Amino acid sequence: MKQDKPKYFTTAEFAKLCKVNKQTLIYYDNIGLLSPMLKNAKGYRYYSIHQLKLFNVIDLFKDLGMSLNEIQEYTKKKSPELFLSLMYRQKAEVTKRREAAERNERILETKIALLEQASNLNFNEITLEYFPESKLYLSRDIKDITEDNFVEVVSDFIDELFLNQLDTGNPIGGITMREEVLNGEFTNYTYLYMEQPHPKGGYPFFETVKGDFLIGYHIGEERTIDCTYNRLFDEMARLKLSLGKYVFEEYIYDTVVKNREGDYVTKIKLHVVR
Amino acid sequence: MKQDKPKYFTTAEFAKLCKVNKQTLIYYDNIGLLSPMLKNAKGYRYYSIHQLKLFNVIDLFKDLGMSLNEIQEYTKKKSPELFLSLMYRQKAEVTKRREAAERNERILETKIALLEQASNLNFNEITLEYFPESKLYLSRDIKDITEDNFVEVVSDFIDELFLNQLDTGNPIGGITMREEVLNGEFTNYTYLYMEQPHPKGGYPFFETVKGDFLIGYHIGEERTIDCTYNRLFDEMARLKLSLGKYVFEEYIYDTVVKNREGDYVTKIKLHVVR
DNA sequence: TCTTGACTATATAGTTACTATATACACTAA
DNA sequence: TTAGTGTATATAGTAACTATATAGTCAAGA
Repeated sequence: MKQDKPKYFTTAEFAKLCKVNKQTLIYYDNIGLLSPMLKNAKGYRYYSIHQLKLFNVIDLFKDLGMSLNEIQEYTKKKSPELFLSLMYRQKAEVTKRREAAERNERILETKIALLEQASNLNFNEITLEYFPESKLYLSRDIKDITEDNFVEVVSDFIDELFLNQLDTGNPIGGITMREEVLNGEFTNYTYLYMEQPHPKGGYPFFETVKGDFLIGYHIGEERTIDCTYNRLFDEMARLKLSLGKYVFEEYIYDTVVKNREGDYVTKIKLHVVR
Repeated sequence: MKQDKPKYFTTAEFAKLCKVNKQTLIYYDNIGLLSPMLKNAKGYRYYSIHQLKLFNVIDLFKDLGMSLNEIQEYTKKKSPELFLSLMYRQKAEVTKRREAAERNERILETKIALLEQASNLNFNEITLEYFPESKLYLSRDIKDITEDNFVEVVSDFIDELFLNQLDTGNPIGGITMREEVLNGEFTNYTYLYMEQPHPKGGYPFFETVKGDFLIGYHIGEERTIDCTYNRLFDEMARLKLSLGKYVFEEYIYDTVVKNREGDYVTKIKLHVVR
């Protein structure tokens, strides 16, 4: 352009640049967060291209979780030092976000794989499968714990998984020892666990024995889980096997996926030996 | 626990597990999105551990940008296929998010570096600096364009940078050709540009010549930019240099950072030869 | 048995950051 | 001069919480 007149953007044009609703800019003007460079006699707003930078900064700080009020506070006492420190905070935040996304990609891969497997399952069938050893992250010992304490332990265990980034996308399970199972105390878990396919350094893990496992599924309430255990015991006897050291129980993603109300599925893995 | 009574969580306990406000769960119950497993005669809510999975799914879908209404729609017509397809969508979304975070890390590094440099600058000084060649992504030719069209070009250029992920965090600049500058048409840019330190494949880039550049800063309105150009020309004459092929103008991050109202800073880079 | 303190509930109002709508005025091109 | 597209203001509505006021519940200690 040959002329030296500064080039201004109308509200609609500037909104397009900022990729927001026109009303949003009017709102920002009203609360005094970002006002146009000039207003003509008729009240028409005109924004300068320089103001895009200011908008982008507002957007950035919003992304940092700051409220519009806090951002306005900033604009009142802005300084290069403060701005730079907020940029460093934003950098750290974005890095955290990238790392979270990376973890979530792994978690979703696991969950998708589990779902694909689950869709080919017949929940009425009992199968014998071989498993190699695997690493489990355990809760504290909860054998013979009271109901109130159990609620607390579950809560703590889930918090721990979250805080230490040990949620791998696998289901939470419970380990019951041979003795309890033989006593009929099927839900007297000794530990809660989550499988760790790629164990993270710096944490203690429990290594399961490799071997054969008899697998069955219990559908419905926990109260009636003994029926399913008895079916598993019958099959174990038929195959001339005896109970090994541990039993694993896992909650299967199911009511979330299928339309049968209240029917939760529990996977039971009995360690068996010849 | 030896007893077989199912273990339930109160609203507060379950809210802690879900890491949300207690009121949020009551809200979800009221809108029928997630109701407790059972309510006693006094109206006390009791949640089962199994419902945590449902909550997590709601949280996941919310993260996907679904409204609570849409999530409720899903729970009515849920199927393993639909669920799996949403999980794949979530996976794609998280990957997109990771990639965006990676780009933003680069952008923030650039911006932080620019800011650190800017804080050591004296805007009144004119300096002579050597620059190696660099790659620029250009707008379409905008020489002699009208003011209305300029607005459109800026808008399109910013959209292009965004869509093609070519925003490197460097400032947007304008290139003016030797002829226009010598005619005093300082803001008759031929192209807008953004520097690309790591040029992305598949796009055309403009390669600047390496060489010496005379650098000055203009503070304030664009109308008076000729003063700054004249100061630069004087210095050029003093150093017995003559104007090269291009002049670069860049908008510097400044009013955003410092507390002087309306004073935008423009960096002017004159290509000079002996 | 009574009281205190920590819980539970419902109902409703308030919040943030928009977003939509209704109405009126302004500019531009045919 | 009139239609069609802009602009403006004022105000109401929205989603998804979140806070507050009021009242009932319950277990432990005096």
